[in-house]
Amino acid sequence: MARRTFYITTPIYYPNNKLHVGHTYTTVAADALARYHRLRGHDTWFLTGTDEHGLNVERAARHAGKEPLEYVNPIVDWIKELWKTLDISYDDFIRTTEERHTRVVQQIFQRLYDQGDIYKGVYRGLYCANCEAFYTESDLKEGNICPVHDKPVEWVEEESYFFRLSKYGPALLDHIRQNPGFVQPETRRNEVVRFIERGLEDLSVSRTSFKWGIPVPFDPNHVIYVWVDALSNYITALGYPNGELYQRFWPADVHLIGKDILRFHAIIWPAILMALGVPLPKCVYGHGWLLIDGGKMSKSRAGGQVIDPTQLVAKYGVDPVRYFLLREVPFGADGTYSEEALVRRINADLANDLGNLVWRTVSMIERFSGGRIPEPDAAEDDGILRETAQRVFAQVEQALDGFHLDQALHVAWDLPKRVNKYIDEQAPWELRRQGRDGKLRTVLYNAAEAIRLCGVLISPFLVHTPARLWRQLGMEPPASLSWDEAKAWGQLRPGLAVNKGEPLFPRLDLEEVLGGGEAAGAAPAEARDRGPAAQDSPAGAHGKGAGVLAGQGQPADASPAPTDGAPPPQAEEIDIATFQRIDLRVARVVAAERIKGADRLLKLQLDLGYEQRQVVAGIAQHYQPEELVGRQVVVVANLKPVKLRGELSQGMILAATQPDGKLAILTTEAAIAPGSKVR
RNA sequence: CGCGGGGUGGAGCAGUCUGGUAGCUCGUCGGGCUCAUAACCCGAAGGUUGCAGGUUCGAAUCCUGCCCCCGCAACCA
Repeated sequence: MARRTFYITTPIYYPNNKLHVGHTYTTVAADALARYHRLRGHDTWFLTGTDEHGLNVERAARHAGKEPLEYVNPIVDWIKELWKTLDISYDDFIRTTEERHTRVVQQIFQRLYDQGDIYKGVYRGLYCANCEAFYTESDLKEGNICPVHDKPVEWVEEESYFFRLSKYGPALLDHIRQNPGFVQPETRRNEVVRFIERGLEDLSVSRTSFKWGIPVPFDPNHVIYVWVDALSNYITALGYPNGELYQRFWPADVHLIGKDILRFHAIIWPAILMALGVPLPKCVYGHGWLLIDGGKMSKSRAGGQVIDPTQLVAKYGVDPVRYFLLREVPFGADGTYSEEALVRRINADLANDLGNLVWRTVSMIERFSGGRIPEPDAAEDDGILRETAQRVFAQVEQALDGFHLDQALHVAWDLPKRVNKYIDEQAPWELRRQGRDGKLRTVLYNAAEAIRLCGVLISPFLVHTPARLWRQLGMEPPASLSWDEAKAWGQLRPGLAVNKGEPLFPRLDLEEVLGGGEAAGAAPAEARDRGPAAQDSPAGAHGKGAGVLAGQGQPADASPAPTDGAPPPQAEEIDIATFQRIDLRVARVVAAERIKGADRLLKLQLDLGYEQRQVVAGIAQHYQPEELVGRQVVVVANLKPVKLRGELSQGMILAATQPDGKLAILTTEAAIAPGSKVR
């Protein structure tokens, strides 16, 4: 009988910026699952990689004065390095620029075209030259008027290839209904179903507006857009259509993704596969996000920890960071990240429950058993720990089979907790005093053996700890570990000499670690950045799709520190003449009101001295209309007027924004006449 | 009436489908123990389960209405 296989993937990440905890979260989770299945003896394949095409890379490269590939290479190296520090055990790393990928993507595109699932279409009449953008009819005002410029849009035709996504809606719904496990967790499935039920539109799958991509084989003016390009990595990496790996591992057991890219994986990708006649992956699991705590405490204590995974690991170590990521947040739901929570986790679970358990047990073996694992006496054994271990293993397996990583760790900890309790109940020091040698030996052996099993239990999650733990018990860590064999009770050999060494995890002083004062050199703004930022769906050609596979739209820093490969956080240099073309004026707010139906917009009446005008500003979430009246603002006076939510806006007021979204308008230091020029 | 999710002791969550003593982790307080990393063990305090109705012998759980929060979509010139 063939061995059970397990194929797991992460999204492929977009290397136009560096990765952060969010990407790390996805990848560490995938790694834990992969490790678990390997331990179970399953034939396992774990794929990750990078999505390297698209306008964003093209631009960033141009900005850096490099060829796209030349630009991307060091970033990819950095990503691989990051996975190495986190001990990510991927089996393959695919880059969409590799020939094994591009060639097959072209074949796929060609085939879909040949069979009529991709057709050449055109955008018509919906182009506004001023916006440089296409509109759908529903976007336009009556009479095909551009909603922005209030001018008729042009009937421009631009060709693009389309994938018949609409055709696959019913089949997708059917599939989801018959395979409830296909989209998980359940709330994500609801989302997808509702979305499909509203009807799918055909999908534009090529671009002519940039060049950095895989050419459409039969029409080199077009480049294959991200959908077909990036999503296909999951099969091209296996050597689709005939590769041995493909035969062996497809369909994937799970595509692990962040919830932001759910639709692409739960709708577009399956539709493409259906069109190809390829079986669908068994599960698309959209986990939640790690949100960054808004940071009340950050001012006083946490000063400014940076959520750069590399730094986190440097400070706390790989295993604690991995443990925290997997344990803290219910997998699937959103959770909050804070360094304080991390430290608490490390202390409570790793240092206290587990580390201290090993330490106290080894100490007792040293003192009460001459430093050697004692021989148990079967007659004295109540079997409690053995039973607990057996139960825990079963529950951990169950949790992991359902991808509930946090629960798996939660129940796993029942074992060390029970051993701690057992020691207190049995009180070996008391047994010693009473001279009950047989019982003492049995209790110590049971504790040690249960600890050995703890090492097995945590092996999917923590990479370095199991071996350290076993060494303390005097064992030589097995070269290759089999979960099913190792979980049987009673394998610890009596007579082994324990090695006390160092505690597994030192207890951290919360104040000291976090407070420490100023968190020197850290970037406070980044730390408090909150919520999913824009990283993954940049505008532009890779457009809605850019980070399509980028994993989660985690709090990327909106103001990235300059890094070697990445462009500096500045716009291009201009001369003074260019600057002077911008007419900045002081204005006084005469009136302000909300705009109905818009969450962010305020309609302001401004006194510019020489005239009054109306400006619409996106600051409704930061200012009440009343509090603005009478205040001085700085306005771009010669900006082309536009309509927003039907309201005319003749200019723009200046405001500064912070990465966490906090916003403050610019004003003048002293009262100055409205209309005064700002230079 | 745009789509989806959520409101449960101080914090974070489970329980809701399949009504029946409200559970877990952390924190707090008290006690125990001394093998241990001020750790571990035991116990306690603390909840009108967002609000208002309804169904029922009985509602966190089912129904109706409302309020609030978070994502997505639209709107940030």
